[in-house]
Amino acid sequence: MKFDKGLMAGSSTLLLLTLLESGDMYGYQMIEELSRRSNDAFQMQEGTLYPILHALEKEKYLSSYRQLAPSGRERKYYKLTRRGRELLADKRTEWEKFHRGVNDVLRGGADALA
Amino acid sequence: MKFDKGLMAGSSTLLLLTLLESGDMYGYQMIEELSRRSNDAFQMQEGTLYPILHALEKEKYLSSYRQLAPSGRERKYYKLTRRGRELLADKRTEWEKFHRGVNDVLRGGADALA
DNA sequence: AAAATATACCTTGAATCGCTAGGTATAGTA
DNA sequence: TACTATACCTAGCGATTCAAGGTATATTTT
Repeated sequence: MKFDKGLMAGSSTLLLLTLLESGDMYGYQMIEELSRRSNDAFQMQEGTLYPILHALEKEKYLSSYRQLAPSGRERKYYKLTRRGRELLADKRTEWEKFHRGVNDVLRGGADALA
Repeated sequence: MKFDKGLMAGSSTLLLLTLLESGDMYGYQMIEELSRRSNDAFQMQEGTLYPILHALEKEKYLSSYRQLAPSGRERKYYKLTRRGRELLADKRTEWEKFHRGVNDVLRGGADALA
């Protein structure tokens, strides 16, 4: 299909990077934020989230640091790197194209009446 | 993530069923039509297409028949069944939800300014 | 006429990705 | 004390895409 490999992954990554654009977050928080911002449309599973975060950090799209919460619990925060912001921009463009492509087809093709 | 399993597959199936809504088509033709209607955004591979068509037919979402082209070549046409139209409706709804969810997140969440 | 390309169908195998299902540990609540 | 919520993690399954191959016929080029 082109669009890199895997669209779901493309979307998951896009979504997570987007969250981090508005500030550093820890994994568990991202799941909640994603649900909230999507009006409960997305409930990402931990088994989906953590491997993606680890892969993104390994590729230097994210960096992480540990921080103690007021509660006393330790949390692992993730932060967008420069590279990460570039990836986010690419993923956004990719999503726009994909999204437009699907909608064009659903509307009956490029030459369909508006 | 919910949304059935796999979004790409969800999209591929949605796209193919949508094509067949406007008339019976054979596989090779679907690839061309998909490309045309999406303004060349989508170039589905044969290795992606045929297994999907076979699976959809097996599940009675599609039926097929062979027909000779004027050229003399034989083509295998696929036709939407009643079940297939229902599946299409479901997939469309699913896409709308997903698409809205992603855009909500990209715009900064449900409570972002319009 | 021969060779190359386009049409048209198909399958196998590698790679990728999400999810289920498990695990660990700590803080708060019943 | 036990249960739930928070917070992190991983292994393995299933599903899917694509590259790469195969077969065969029609058309175009050389």
